Amino acid sequence: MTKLRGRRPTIDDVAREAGVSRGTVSRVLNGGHWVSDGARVQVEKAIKSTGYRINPHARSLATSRTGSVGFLLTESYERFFSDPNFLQILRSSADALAGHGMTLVLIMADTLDERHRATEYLTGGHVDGALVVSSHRDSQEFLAELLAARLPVISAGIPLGFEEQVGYVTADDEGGARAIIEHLGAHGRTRIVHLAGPQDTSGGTGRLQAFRTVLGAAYSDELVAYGDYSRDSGANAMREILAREVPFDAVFAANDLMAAGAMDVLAKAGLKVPEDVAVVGFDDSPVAQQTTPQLTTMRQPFDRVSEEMIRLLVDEINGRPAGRVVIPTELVERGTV
Amino acid sequence: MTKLRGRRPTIDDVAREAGVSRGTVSRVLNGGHWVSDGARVQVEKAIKSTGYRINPHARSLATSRTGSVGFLLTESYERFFSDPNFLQILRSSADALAGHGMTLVLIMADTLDERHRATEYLTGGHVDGALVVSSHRDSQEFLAELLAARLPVISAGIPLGFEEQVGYVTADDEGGARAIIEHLGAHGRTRIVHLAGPQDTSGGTGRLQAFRTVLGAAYSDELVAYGDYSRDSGANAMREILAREVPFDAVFAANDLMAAGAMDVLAKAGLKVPEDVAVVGFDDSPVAQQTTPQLTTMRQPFDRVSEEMIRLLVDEINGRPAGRVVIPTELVERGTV
DNA sequence: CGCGCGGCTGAGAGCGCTCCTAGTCCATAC
DNA sequence: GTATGGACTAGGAGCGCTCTCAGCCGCGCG
Repeated sequence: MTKLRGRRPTIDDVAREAGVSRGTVSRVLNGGHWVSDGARVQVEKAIKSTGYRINPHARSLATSRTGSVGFLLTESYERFFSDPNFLQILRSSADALAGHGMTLVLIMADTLDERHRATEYLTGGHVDGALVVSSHRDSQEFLAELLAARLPVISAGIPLGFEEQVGYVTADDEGGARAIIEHLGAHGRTRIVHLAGPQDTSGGTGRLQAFRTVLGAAYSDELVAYGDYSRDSGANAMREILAREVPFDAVFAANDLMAAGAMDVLAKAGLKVPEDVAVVGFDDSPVAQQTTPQLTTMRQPFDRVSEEMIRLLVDEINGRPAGRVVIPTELVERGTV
Repeated sequence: MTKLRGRRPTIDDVAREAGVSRGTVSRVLNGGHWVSDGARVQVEKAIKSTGYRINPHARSLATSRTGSVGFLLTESYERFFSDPNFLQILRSSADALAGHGMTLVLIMADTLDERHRATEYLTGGHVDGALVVSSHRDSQEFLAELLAARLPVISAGIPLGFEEQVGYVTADDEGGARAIIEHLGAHGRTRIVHLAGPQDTSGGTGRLQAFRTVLGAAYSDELVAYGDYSRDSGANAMREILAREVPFDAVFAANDLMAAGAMDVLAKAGLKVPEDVAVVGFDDSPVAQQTTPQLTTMRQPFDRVSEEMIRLLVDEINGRPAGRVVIPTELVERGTV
């Protein structure tokens, strides 16, 4: 035991206590390669007895790595945190990062003020990289500034306007949409309408795009109504379609929440699901199991999305060029065909 | 212009460019005292031309300050971020901190896993201090660990179980509750029931406590039903009271959301507000203006709470012992008496 | 016996900043 | 002329790490 006079123990204290050099302690701290068993044991003992904690700033200064990455909250927090998809991405990203010995810190970036501060913070060297989840188009300059500062950034969903410059991970929106339409076709449903999602997100555009493509000549603007992924907007879109009096036997909603809203409206209109109208959602979020009947939907594997995002981000932090990953979706058949 | 060969410019590059010494640049960076105008101008010019950004880790290493404080999210994020009170505290804390040149970082601390990571992060020297908002009792060990590591912590609301060890800022729950009851009395309402908030938060206990004290001998357990601050819980509590068939002419709800829930129930029961029953809430949150009639309530000045929290936290970071601040509430008279 | 080599260790330099101290310079006072 | 002191500056030391590299040791091989 050496005297520390109230200061926090340093690596030198540990080295002295263990009877080895600073370098050896450092080696133990960083994976323990090239260290004899005896030395390692001594060092570990000394770490415990001194209560040593690594000083992250000294380490960061030496390595020019911080070991943390920012998670940008670029949307109304209320919306963000009430969306189970986001929450799942958030949690599994934190898990995946922990697996790399890194930490996730949430960065507020909703208002203009906050974005300024966030930019300062992120480009100032506080984090090794950043994760962006909202892909709304209005975050343009913000993203641009981060890129200009050469901060590694990975996006969940295709970052519209930055497809070329930012690595991303996305579920296969087009493939999933196509599969839904084929599935409906296999059940004899051919007059399908689409409740589209917001067109400034890649999910919204991708699913609509696939809808148009697969329908081909049968496509008409009449078959589409737009919403913003919320339940209410799904209900409104459904009402709009009903008011148009186009004949249809199936509804493909851009996400589960909108599908649920549509089902509310269908029920009120006296239409039976799935007898009169089939309904299919997207995401497989919790709400899909709360509708009656339970919703058939296309699952987005968000845990895999997070894992891949972290993999890409770590790659990019390590100087390997960012990739683009598309993850297949999976049909979950329940009661709405 | 000096060559940097791709590395980030350092303070030495700036000094060379400006024709002054490193120390002078540092002084400009830290407030600019003891620097001649000429030197300052040169330095500022050099900072621009080199694109210099301070390296936070070098600075932290030298000062053993990080310039950032953690904001602990110790509740279900969904609940947290849908509560306008929390959001306001969050935003105004960030503002107040920015005024001190510091940054707020959000730290996830809901699940057990997250709390472990959070503890590591916070006590590892990544932040200068932390803000805790939820005061639910189950965060006990968590708080204890932070204190054990001598991390400066300030709580919003009285941290039950840690009143002695943690500085805090709270609105005057007891005074506010007392004022509400007096206000009702002044309007001739004397048979008051209380829809109490969660009893593991200081707001919940404080307001109930005041209710008991003021009523004195008139108090009876029959006059109280409990909720958890949510609108639904307010409705349930109201139903409970109605079922008991105790006579009452006024409802004092622990917060506005519960008051709104109670008003829903009263309306369905055919009771008119305020003619048959007066209703008073607490907080003055947005919902208070959305009820019909608009809700009379006791405003909690959350912006002042945040300001004071930051002041206390900065004090404590600077080695001055943490204080305790109680902020008066303010009656907002609207249409429910 | 000398040499090379794998396995391990320790010393020194350096990361980019702030803090401190000695020192310069100039104006004013005596 | 020197002394005094206020306004500033230069540069060394140090914050606590990591990284590189030379060096040591013991062993097997030619």
